[in-house]
Amino acid sequence: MECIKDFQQEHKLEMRAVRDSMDVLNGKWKIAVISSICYYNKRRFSDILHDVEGISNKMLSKELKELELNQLIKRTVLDSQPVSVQYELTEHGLSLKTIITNLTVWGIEHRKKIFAT
Amino acid sequence: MECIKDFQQEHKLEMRAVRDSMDVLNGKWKIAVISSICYYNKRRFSDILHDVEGISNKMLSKELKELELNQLIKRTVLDSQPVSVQYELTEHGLSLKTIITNLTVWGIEHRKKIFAT
DNA sequence: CGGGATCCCCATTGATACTG
DNA sequence: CAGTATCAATGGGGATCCCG
Repeated sequence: MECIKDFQQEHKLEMRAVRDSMDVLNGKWKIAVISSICYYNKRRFSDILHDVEGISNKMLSKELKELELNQLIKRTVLDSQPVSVQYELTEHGLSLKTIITNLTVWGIEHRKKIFAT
Repeated sequence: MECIKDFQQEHKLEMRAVRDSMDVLNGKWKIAVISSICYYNKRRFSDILHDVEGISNKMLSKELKELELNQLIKRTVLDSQPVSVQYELTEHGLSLKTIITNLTVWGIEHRKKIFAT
């Protein structure tokens, strides 16, 4: 009896953790933006704009701002002419690398499966 | 030169793979729904409805339908009275378990970090 | 170049009620 | 219990222009 309760309690915590993650990673583009920065280590605004197919500059700007607020990325203004801005993952952001990698692997497998059908 | 091209080509493939994954997993609730089924192995409609806080039956129905179309979950009608429907992950859906686990772990860490700030 | 501001539409979602 | 149907609203996000 106690045991069943503990199970359920544990599942609730797990579900909450998943929700916490998704709260940060939600939005149509967030994962893609993080991937771009993650795979290139450092990436400029216009580069990401190009990497993430279909995103508008408004949305990119918004997503980057949110990611910065959540301390997943670091924004650096380079004093070049004209100005360029560089984004990189923070240590906390880097801890998402495993998830990005898993999503990449899974995406490849999924594509195979779809084309096989 | 060739080498740089290869790098970029590889990154493009990785980015596409991430997008492929997110195409399937998008939607406000999909990950949470999968988590519920994943953690309990088998789960009924009303159970998931209860697990995923805030979801409406309409949305749950819709998300489940999409997940079934993408062959991530299997739907089984039990001939009980009244009828109940059971959902479980397919083999392909089970391959998401790693991602769910990582999201759980990351969510826990993230929560710690937020409260520490 | 890297964004901010504005306008505006339609898809996503919620609420509610109904059915087998 | 497991959905469906219908209506309404909101805000996500595209397009465009502008600015430092």
